[in-house]
Amino acid sequence: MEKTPIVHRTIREQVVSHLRHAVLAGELGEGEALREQPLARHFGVSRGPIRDALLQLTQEGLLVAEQNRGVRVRRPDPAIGGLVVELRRKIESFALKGLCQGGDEALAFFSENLSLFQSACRRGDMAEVVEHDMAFHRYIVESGGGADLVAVWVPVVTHMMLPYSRHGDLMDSYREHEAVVQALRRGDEAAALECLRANIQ
Amino acid sequence: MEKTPIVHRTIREQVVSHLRHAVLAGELGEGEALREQPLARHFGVSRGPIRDALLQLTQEGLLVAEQNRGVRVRRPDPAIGGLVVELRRKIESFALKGLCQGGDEALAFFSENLSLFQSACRRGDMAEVVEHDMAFHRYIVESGGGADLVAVWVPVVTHMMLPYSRHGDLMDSYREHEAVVQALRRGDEAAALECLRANIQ
DNA sequence: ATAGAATTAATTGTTAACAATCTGCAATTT
DNA sequence: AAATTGCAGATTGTTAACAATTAATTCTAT
Repeated sequence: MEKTPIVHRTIREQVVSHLRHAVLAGELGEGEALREQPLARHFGVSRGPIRDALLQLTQEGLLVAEQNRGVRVRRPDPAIGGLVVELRRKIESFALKGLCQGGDEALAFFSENLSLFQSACRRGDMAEVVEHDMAFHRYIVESGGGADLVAVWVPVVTHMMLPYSRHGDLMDSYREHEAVVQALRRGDEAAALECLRANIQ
Repeated sequence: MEKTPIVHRTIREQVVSHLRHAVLAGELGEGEALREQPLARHFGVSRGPIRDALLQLTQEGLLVAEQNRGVRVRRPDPAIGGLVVELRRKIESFALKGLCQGGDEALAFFSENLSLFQSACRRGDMAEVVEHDMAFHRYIVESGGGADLVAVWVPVVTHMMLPYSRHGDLMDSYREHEAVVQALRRGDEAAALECLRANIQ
């Protein structure tokens, strides 16, 4: 019998995921305050897991916390924008090289991801778009670099994704991902690296 | 009357600080489990702030969490060691350039920090050594790059500091810091960058 | 009227009890 | 004897009440 694992997602994880998408999709404005009690009511749970989720998102760099004054959506600092792009390119290029050493099981994931990404772009569903965009890059980092590299990558990519809603044509982003995957399909590592690099800006 | 603000450090912050130093000073072995209830007893508080602290240190990359199975001290992945060194050099070099644009108030901090660092090295107090070593670099990143850059830097430096206890002669590290500060004192930015770069490995 | 003190409301920080989950071991079955 | 099932203990996940802090408001004295 095939293994069909039951996923027990904790409340904190669900809240983290929901809030992250909400922020990246632009549903909450920059600097907007997130109060614990209203969030607890909204999700129908107690403040405990909400506190955990807010702390985690603060550590990721998506929110900023002031003592006894709650958390707010971070305003990204444009002064470090250029550096962050360089860092992310360095991390993901490293991971992509590692991924190319491995087998072809990655291509199956990318095919699935691309079709979901394209569909979300067409519908204009920002939360889904963000989800699959990040999943694409996260897969590269995790498969090619492992859990430790993901831990380093998350805060970097978070600082870049914050102004996601200001992105231009979503389909551009899709086509860039597609170009990376096509290069990987024909085994052209150098081209894949160049396409990935172009996608990160 | 001069403003003398009272600092209200939260229990979570105190526990985070204590545990971070304990791990980096090598008082807890790699892979060692940290249980909530014993920690709560040890610090004389309830499990709440302990949970918060463990979650924060997990996000920093110092610990790894498994669901319903607690947290353990992370074993750093040697495969990404080289990349992490490059990333940290890039971040701190960027920040040091920003710091050089500013005034000279940094030199006062560095003088104080150096003497504390030297004293801790002489006594062989690892927890203090780690504290002042990180404070030196953190000051550069925070003053030269701001809070956003610190958020990106923390996970990177954590992955490098983990095997801190394996460092060689502590005084070497002190002399490297001293060289950076001396270059800054005579306003030689290029030399300061080169010395800082040599200190990160 | 205005500056400062006291009060009150809103919010976060902390605690302790309760619920759910995991691990290892013993009893049971094949 | 080997494998499976059920149970007990330990550990984490969640909840709700309580304490401490902050910010705004009202009151008071000048």
